[in-house]
Amino acid sequence: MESAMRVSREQVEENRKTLLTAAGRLFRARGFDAVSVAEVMKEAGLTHGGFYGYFKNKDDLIGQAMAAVFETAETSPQEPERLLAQYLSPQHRDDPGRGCPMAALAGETIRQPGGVRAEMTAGLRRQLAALAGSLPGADEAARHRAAVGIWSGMVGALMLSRMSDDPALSDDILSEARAWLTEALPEALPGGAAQRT
Amino acid sequence: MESAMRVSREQVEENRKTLLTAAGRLFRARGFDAVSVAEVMKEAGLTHGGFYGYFKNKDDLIGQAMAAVFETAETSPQEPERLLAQYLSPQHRDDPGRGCPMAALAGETIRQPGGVRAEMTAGLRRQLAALAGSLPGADEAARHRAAVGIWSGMVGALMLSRMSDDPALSDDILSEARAWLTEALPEALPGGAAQRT
DNA sequence: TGTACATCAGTGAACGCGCGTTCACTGATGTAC
DNA sequence: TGTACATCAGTGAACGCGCGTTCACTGATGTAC
Repeated sequence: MESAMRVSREQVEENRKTLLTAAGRLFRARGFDAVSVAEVMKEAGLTHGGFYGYFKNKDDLIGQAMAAVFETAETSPQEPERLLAQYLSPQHRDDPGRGCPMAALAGETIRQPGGVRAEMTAGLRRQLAALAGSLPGADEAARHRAAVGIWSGMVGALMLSRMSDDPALSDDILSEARAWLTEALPEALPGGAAQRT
Repeated sequence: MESAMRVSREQVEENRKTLLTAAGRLFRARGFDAVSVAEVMKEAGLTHGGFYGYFKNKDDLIGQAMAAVFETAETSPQEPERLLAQYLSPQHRDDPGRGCPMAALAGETIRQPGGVRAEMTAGLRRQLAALAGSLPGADEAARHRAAVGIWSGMVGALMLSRMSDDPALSDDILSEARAWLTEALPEALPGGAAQRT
């Protein structure tokens, strides 16, 4: 309890991973400001003073934690229907700590220092590219447009369903958005889209 | 400077309005937590101590400010194309303080006390009803579904464009989402939609 | 309309609190021989 | 392999700061006559 002091280098690396994982979860669940440095350290069984042996400051932790979240995220390509079903599920809505970092933190990211915003922007770019790649159709511009439209709808619907007080409205937003976006999917066929700019 | 003390009842009502307007703008621009009670009071030319003559506490201010924002918001029905053009404009993106409260504060609203969440949920419900009412098509369920899909896409696109580091990506998201949602609009015709549930 | 007094909007010092960050210290780990 | 010492991961008290909230006080407003 009162003394443990120095620890092996393997333990240090394990602690670093634990800290980043815990930070990623806590930030998504409660926001950047509401999670204290001391709370993150506690998750690794450490006291707050040791924090600055691991990170330059709290902003550094935020940046590294978000980078780790995007690295861990499955970038494995999957069918759009499957992605929609998972993303717009009650399970995802009810567990933001393990869910999409953009839906959880986009609003606060605007006011975050450059490094954090850059991490989130990179994550967004990768997500749009992966989604565009998973859509049918030969027209690259049309697939990009559809990816932007569908991803925006997914993030917006998840945020609004989380915001809603009323469980019935919250469920309704999830299922209606999912149905709407699923209907929109076949649009991205070799011929159709992208007449306007 | 050092003394002004008591003030007429008309002045009190004017101060109340000034406080609610300033709070609505500051909260949307910087988030609930980052705006201090003292800062809101300063906008009305008052000192922090007088705050509790106007509001029960900060949560009370937040609730009343959000209610005022929704009341002031133009509920006048407008054409979906026009709404899309205004909502997904660089002007709206660059001025969150005067913009959509959901896009600015949905993420933080989840952690806010009941009254605040109820205000935001009521605003969401009104917005969905207004949008559904402005869409073409006789099938009420299809118009509701389209309203959920379109509104989710609008809120998500605005948030992601604000989150983006890179101005080019930010502009791209706005214009692509607008084009995508505009293309999706004619879908809501008397015949087509809503085969699945 | 004028005066005397009660009301109360606003002031500013003070409070307790939690935060991010610093730092002198401790003692097990890792290394040199 | 065993010993002697330097390194440094972790501790916990302390700091300055800004916050929400309280409160004794002030003096112009509003009212009773």
